[in-house]
Amino acid sequence: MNDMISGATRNTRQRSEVLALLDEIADFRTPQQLHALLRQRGAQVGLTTVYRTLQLLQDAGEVDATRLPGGEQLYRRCGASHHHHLVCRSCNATVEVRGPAVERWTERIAAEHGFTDIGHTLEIFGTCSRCSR
Amino acid sequence: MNDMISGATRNTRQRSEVLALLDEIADFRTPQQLHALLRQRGAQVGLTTVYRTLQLLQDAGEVDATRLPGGEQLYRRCGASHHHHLVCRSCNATVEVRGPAVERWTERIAAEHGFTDIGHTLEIFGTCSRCSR
DNA sequence: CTGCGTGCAAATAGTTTGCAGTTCA
DNA sequence: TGAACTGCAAACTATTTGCACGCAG
Repeated sequence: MNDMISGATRNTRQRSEVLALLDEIADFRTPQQLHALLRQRGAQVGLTTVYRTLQLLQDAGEVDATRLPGGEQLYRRCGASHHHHLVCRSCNATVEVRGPAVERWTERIAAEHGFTDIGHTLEIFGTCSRCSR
Repeated sequence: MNDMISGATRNTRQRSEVLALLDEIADFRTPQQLHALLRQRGAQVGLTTVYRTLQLLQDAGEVDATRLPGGEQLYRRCGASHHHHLVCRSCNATVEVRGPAVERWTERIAAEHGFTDIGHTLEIFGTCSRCSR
């Protein structure tokens, strides 16, 4: 029964819809994509509200945020385990990869330089076997 | 004598000014900042030209590009070898880090999935010691 | 000469904000 | 009831593009 965002926030239909969608997807999407998906499924939510809700969720630590090489924001429900993507340059096929070693490496490097509150982005690009033939 | 960008490019005053500034600075700046600096020193260069020149330089491998968590592009005259960045979320201080282990790891993972022609992006964000106080 | 380069102005793209009306607690 | 929320439209920011003119080679 707890669809709510923790804190002094109100439990509105719109927010529930955004959260429900994020739970279903579990993968990175732009606010615009999320908004489009919501409309497709008939949910009546404004783009502005999607942005504001994602902002709230991020502040509350409920979602992860990254950025595309092109600069757009990407959000994803977090809590599910952290992973990265291996993406094909020509067909966009995506493989999820996990790299505990890399996570540890980034933590260590950052700590060595006195940085705290560490996060990172890692994307791998290549040509998949089907496309390289 | 070789202020020029390699390739079929022309050696104009504007391009020389941009390159000269980049050489002086050696640290990450946004196109807007670079443009402002050029005007301050009396160089007559349009913002458009700064953007276009940076694009060219990036294609030519003469500059490094990253992105602020806020989304803006950052450019810097580039050191040759491949490296990644550890960037402070609040003051944008940047540390170059090298990670042979990560390079190898990405190669291996990608190869395991049948991908070829591999490249990757890795950025580490955190709060530097000065800002976390 | 010839066409790449330049810079203004206008167009884009993504995101944020003002504000009047709506809704949850 | 009343503060928080919503959504439209307009504002904003960073970046790109159209186009007429200018300059390098």
